[in-house]
Amino acid sequence: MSQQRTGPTDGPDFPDLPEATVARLPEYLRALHNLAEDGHDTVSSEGLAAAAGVNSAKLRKDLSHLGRTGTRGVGYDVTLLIDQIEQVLGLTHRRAVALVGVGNLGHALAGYAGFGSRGFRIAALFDADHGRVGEHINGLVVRHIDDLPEVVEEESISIAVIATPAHAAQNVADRLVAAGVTSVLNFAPCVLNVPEGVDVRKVDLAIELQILSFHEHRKSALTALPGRAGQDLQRANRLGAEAVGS
Amino acid sequence: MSQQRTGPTDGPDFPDLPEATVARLPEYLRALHNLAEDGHDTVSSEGLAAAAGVNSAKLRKDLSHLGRTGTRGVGYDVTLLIDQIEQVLGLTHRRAVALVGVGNLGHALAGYAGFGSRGFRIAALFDADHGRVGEHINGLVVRHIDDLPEVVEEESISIAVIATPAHAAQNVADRLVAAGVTSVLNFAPCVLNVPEGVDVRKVDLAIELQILSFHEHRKSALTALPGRAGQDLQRANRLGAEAVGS
DNA sequence: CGCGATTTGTGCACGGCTTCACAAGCGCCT
DNA sequence: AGGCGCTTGTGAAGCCGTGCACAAATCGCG
Repeated sequence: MSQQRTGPTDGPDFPDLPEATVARLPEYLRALHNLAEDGHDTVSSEGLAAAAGVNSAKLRKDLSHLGRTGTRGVGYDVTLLIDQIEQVLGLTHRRAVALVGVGNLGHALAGYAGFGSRGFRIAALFDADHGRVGEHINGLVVRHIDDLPEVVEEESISIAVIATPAHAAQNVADRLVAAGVTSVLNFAPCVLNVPEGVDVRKVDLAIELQILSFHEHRKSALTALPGRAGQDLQRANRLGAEAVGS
Repeated sequence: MSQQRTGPTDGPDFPDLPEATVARLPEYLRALHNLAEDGHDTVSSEGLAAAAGVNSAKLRKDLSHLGRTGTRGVGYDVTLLIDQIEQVLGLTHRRAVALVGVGNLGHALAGYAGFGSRGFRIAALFDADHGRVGEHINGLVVRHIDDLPEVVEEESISIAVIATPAHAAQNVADRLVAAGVTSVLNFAPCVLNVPEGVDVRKVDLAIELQILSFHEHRKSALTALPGRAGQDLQRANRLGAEAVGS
């Protein structure tokens, strides 16, 4: 995609990063951008770890996978590290994203500024409802889902977001895959079946709340216990209190 | 909160469930509701596992933590299992949730039907912008964030959703905690510092896309390799293709 | 030029989670 | 009543991720 990037000589693009590390790199990236805005040009692992809400040893181990990045006794060069992480995450160019389903949630996602500021460009909106086709949202016009193949081709879209009702999601996923999309972010509360080679990540808002509900339920059971035992158990739960990452 | 539920005699409400299991129970619950609607009254672990997109052995181990639930040779009783899981997750009564920040995303969340159908009730909306206070959304009126303590008290709210810009989130979190909220779902792209005993879960939409971007980047690097090697590597990645859970 | 302060990079051990494989249990059919 | 097929529940092994603790490396200062 980017200039010489696809050549066989530019080395393995870290195909062997631990998945847990990959999931944290974006967090580091965001923290680094904040630090850069505040004028820092170097950070210690301790400092960056605090800003990202993780253990400093974990952070160092994560970054060590990217090759030699920091300098001992000093820390990490902020802009250099930003470049490296963006390189690894494939954010050197702005990726085009398709959004399918312009309902309640889809509307909000279409207008979400966070995508634009962090490496993505919503390149097309789709809906199956002819009543919605043609509507303008945030400078984009909603197109019918039948137009998917052409638009995906034209805009070189490889990532799509599904924000449809659950009953429509599988069909949409099939059509996305058929059109050439190979990564899907699914907001519909259902399991998607996709062929090998296609990545799916799921965000289910109700599930997040239900997980919180469990902890809530457990906490209320504990506080109802007679003093000592309840407090000890509460104390034992401290570890889970911070950074319950998604 | 619920009737006799807080008594010391109703046993430990499974305080020792593995966190990974807790995160999957809501998924099972959703699949079970679908199965119930389709008229099934029993499911095998294999069938439920397929519907939830997980390994069947994992599912059995997860459910075994809830006590004796299935019958060998038959499977699991759907409605019974639904009751058990809802019991464990603390969903026997509808929990009241506060939503702070009625911007782009907040609007969508306020109208999201999935909360209501899965055990939650958006009980109050808040915003710091006086221009938005008083606005009606989905039958609720937006209140100013200064009213938080009273409303949290009145409505017995213990869970809150933060959908504010990042720079406001920490302040909102502090005020929520001060008002008595003990579980927070944070959509703002920042790290929240909260005292022990308060649970925070984070959903960062851009991070999800960035993780997909990494895999996308890696895939394109692989396909660019000369035939054999690239295909072998692609083949080696099949495992990661399905159910990349959040 | 050398020393000490500081911070990275990592070996190692530990714990949790996942997966396989199989024994135990249940219902049905003869 | 007895056997057979099916499905659960679980022991055990392996893998991944985490966090401690320390050696190696770098900078600044005298």
